[in-house]
Amino acid sequence: MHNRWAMKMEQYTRFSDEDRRLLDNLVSLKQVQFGAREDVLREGDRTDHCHLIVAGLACRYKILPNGDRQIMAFLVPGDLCDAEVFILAEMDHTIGTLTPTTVAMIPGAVIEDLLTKPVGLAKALWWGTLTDLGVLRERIIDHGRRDARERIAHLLYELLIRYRMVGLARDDSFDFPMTQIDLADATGLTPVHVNRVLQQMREEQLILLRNKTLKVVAPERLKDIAGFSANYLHLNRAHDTDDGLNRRTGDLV
Amino acid sequence: MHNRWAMKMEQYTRFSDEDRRLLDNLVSLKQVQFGAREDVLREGDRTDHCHLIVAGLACRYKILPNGDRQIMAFLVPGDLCDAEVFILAEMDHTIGTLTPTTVAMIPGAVIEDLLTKPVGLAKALWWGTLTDLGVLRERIIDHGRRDARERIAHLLYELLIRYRMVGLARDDSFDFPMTQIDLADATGLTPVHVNRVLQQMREEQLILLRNKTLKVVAPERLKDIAGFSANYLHLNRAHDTDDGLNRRTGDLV
DNA sequence: CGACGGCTTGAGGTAAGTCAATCCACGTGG
DNA sequence: CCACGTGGATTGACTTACCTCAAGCCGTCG
Repeated sequence: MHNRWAMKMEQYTRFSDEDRRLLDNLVSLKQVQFGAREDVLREGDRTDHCHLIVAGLACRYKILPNGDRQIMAFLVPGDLCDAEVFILAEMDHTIGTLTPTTVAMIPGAVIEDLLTKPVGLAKALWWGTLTDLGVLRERIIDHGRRDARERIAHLLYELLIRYRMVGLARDDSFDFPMTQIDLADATGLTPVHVNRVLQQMREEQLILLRNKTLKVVAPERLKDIAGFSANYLHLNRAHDTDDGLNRRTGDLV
Repeated sequence: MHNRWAMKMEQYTRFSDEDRRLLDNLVSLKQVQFGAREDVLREGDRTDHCHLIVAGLACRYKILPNGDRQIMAFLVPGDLCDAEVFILAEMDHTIGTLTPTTVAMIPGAVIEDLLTKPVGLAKALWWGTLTDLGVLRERIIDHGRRDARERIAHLLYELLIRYRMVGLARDDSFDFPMTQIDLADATGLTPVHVNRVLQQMREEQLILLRNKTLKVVAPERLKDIAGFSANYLHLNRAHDTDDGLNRRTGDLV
């Protein structure tokens, strides 16, 4: 079993064996299992642990006064929910699972210690937070200036890249347990409209969506439709393709 | 002349005289003047300096393949454009001015030094970056689940709060040099539609917009319309009102 | 087998977009 | 000091992408 967290950060930097051991150790310290559709951390919560997605799928969301849910980001294995616990007093949004999910709990003090030490690991951790910023900015563009089709294409393509990063995409296909309602809440569209767009994408042989698995049949075409450019993910280690990943194997290096 | 940067960070923590002197010093090291509608930093640029808005108004934006511009955030005095230069290789978006703007250039190495030292200043700096994250998340909600009126209300109210924070709002009014086109590019709406919404807000005596100055006539009503909750700004120092600011004077403490 | 959650489909409605003309404030040069 | 040009604000008429409501379908699970 790989350490997806380390894999992800190795997009940015190469770790020493010692670093990797440390990371492995942190991940295995304490793990908690959540069911589908449970909250890991709620808006307003204070916690002294960092939460790392080990397996499964979660998201950041907020419920608005009128009851609408807006999903702001999906969290895939290797993603840290709250690297910043030790700086901000309380959560300003909720983290919830979509499927059964394993979460590693890492003492905030340990992370704080790593983050404030001028070593490679600290930079890699901050890189994670900063690419989150990039992803959010991209989502704003999605919502502001892309139509439904482009928006969904962008979301799907970004997920493909992120799953590849942590070795969870084989052959351009990956686990896709989210409902069309989840997708709607993430894209700011209606479930009905999401449905119609997905239908069209299937008809066009862009994607294959069956059994909770998404296969991107025509990644290049999807990427074009999305107007996707990977620079905001800051994958500076691998240069073999313009999205920073080896498309043949879905692997790095 | 106040140091808006320090003022902003003092929402989070209280500085020692020594810290404040250091910040003052950093701001005055080197300042550059930009005209209106000039780029400070372009997508793809590499720089070894951090850029801090001292006076004026700028924004983060991206131009899409089809020529559309999406403004992702406004940068007001006291905002840092790129605290993270020393981590990320290159800019993934552009920083441009809207009005003539004074920018302080701070050597990246100095910031890096501050950020990686386990002192209060480091936390305050990261707090800045993390609240940026919160602001972005809020903008996603804007675009995903709020209609034009709510979106504009939210943007205006947030600006009011942020201007108050740095002592640039008196009596609920502040400099408002942006055009309706800028506003449209930020909200993901059409200039025409922005115009109609603003008109309506004026008719309702919500706002007064004249001579490049915005006066929020009915802040509470605007806040309600926006569905605004300030928790995402993490203003933990001041507790006198629920948005963390003293509404009478627009000042803190 | 029935219930339930998620997917699909259709018909009609609306917020916001498009296009295009006009107006207005201002700055500039003759 | 006025004519002109330019960028922004405004207004109106028309279009459209996406929403709403509502029904039917399908797989799964108790």
